[in-house]
Amino acid sequence: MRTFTIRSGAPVAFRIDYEKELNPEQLEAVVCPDGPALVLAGAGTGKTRTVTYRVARLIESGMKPDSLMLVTFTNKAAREMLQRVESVLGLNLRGLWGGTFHHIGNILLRRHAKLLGYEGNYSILDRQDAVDLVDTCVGDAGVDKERWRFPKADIVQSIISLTVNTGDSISRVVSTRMPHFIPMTEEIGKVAVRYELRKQELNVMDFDDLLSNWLRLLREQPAVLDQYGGQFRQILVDEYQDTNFIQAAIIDLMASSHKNLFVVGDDAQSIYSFRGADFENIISFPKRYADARVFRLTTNYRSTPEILSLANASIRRNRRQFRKDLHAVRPEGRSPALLAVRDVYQQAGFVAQRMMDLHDDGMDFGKMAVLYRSHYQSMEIQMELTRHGIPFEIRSGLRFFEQAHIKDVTAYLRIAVNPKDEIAWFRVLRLIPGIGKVSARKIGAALIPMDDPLGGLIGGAADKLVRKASRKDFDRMIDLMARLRAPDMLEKPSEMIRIVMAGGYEEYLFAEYPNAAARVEDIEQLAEYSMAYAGTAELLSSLALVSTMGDNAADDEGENDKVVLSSIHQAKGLEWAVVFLVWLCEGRFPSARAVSEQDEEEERRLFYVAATRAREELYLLYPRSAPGAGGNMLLGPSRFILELPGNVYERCAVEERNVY
DNA sequence: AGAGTGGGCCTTTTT
DNA sequence: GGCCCACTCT
Repeated sequence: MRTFTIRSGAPVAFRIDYEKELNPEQLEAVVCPDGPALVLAGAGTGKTRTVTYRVARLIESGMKPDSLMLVTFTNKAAREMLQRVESVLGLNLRGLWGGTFHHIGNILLRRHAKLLGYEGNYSILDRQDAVDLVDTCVGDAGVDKERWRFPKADIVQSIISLTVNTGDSISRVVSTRMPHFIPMTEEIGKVAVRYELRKQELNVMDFDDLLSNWLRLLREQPAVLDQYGGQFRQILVDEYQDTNFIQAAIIDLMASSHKNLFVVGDDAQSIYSFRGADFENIISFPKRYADARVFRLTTNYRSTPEILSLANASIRRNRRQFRKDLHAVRPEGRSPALLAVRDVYQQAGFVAQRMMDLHDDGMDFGKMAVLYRSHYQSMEIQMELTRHGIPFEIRSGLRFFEQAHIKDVTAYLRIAVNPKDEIAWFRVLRLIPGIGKVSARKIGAALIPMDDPLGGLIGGAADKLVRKASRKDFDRMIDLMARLRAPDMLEKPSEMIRIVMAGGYEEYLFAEYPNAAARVEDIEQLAEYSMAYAGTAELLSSLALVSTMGDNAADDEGENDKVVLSSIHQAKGLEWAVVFLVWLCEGRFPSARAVSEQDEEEERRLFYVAATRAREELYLLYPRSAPGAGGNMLLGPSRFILELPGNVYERCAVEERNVY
């Protein structure tokens, strides 16, 4: 007799009324059965809502939170989704793993570092640290820099990084992305090998290692794969269009035993190919998972029909995409306004003036944003807003944790946690007057191979490498390091920061920088922030993987009524009532570097992302001239404007009245 | 030789 | 503002 199995157990009582709270498209995806599922969610169609309710549904169906893994693009996105499930839907999610690929990889690798030849206290290198280490590897590898014009360290680093993220060989990355370095492929390979070796010796991982070592762990350690395959019975991935080769491989492996994989994304919003993202991942998902269910969300709740038709008209010109037409449900509004302005100053003037008018009409500044392709394009706007006293917040440019003084202070902490972290040593040593590149390198080379570099330093192992003039400051640094080594100190990161400041760093700041007071304040903020951490190692990981303090602290979105200035990349997933899109000039957007058709399509997707951030009003501005190399340059409107049908925007004029 | 200073140059996007 | 290079000082 044939036997059929059915699921048994008590019928599940759902507290949430899914039919009522979701539209039919969303509902279908949220309640879909186990197995691979792909949700193609256009901009503003309730993607976050869908993932959030999917999590809720799984929990309500009896899954334990710790058997779910939720991968998102930023840590903030994960936190917001989980908070919504917890507070709005009243479910407890303790134990659920949510965060970025890098974040989750880091948690896993801390546990299993030994299996890969690392110690669990490894340091995480940010981009700049990685470039510095590559630079020393270029030196060590004995590359004949005279013979060719060898690429700069940051280029070499990006080649190595792309190799990891795309799974391609160095020669393939070089020949497809930067063909002018083809003759140096072999040398670059040598540097890459050396770089790998050094990272292992110094017990440090760069961002890419958090992914590649994770993948290695799963591939080389079947027991580990079994363990996590068994634990995470449901895997959800947000922004799947921005995953790269290695991330997709990780996910495929993590889900290999059960295939309960729920991925959400929008191919039209894939904007990270420069760091290896490949939207083939999303396009080919149905091929890789033949039994995948595919859902489409096409009802846009965010924007007026006018804004949406402009966005649709633009993205329609891309060849490589899943065709979909978003339809609006909001009532009609105003046409997007297209404005040619004289120059960047008039552009800034218009933005500021319009903001003040809107504010006078009762709109909060927090509902407005200025978006741009590149950081430098915010300069004049910043000055103009300051002049008019309009409060603003910049979401781009150098991040808090990448500023020199923050990195200096954390370098001391990094040494205390991982005494083999040569990059941190190098940084600390160079703060001493009279010690430059060369001496710092020699001292590092003497200390790092020791079993206990810190003890060695305190014992005087490096003393004879220091000249007399630097003696006093050097001793002071030794004294400081000795104090950081006190028992239990690693459990009190904010105490450590205070010791560093008192140990001479504060003096250094005042001697070195005119704005020392502001920097001291930043560091006090950092000390404050670190109170929340019970361990210095955890603090350092978090600093490396989180972009701003606001990412963790309570300044959450909006209600502090400030205009937001942001790069388009960082604006992804956000929305404002009014959006000003500036610098829409050919050569600037698309960037002059975007030459191939592929580049152009990615830039167009970026334009699409920008336009779809707006709920009610969209302003498209292009200055006709801008300061360039050797005086003012004349600029034409972006091809993304010229190619639009004339009926999706309204051409407006700027009238300037001088007020004396 | 190696450290420090001043001037000219450029600026894509990020975990 | 940051980076590189050339120049000067120790």
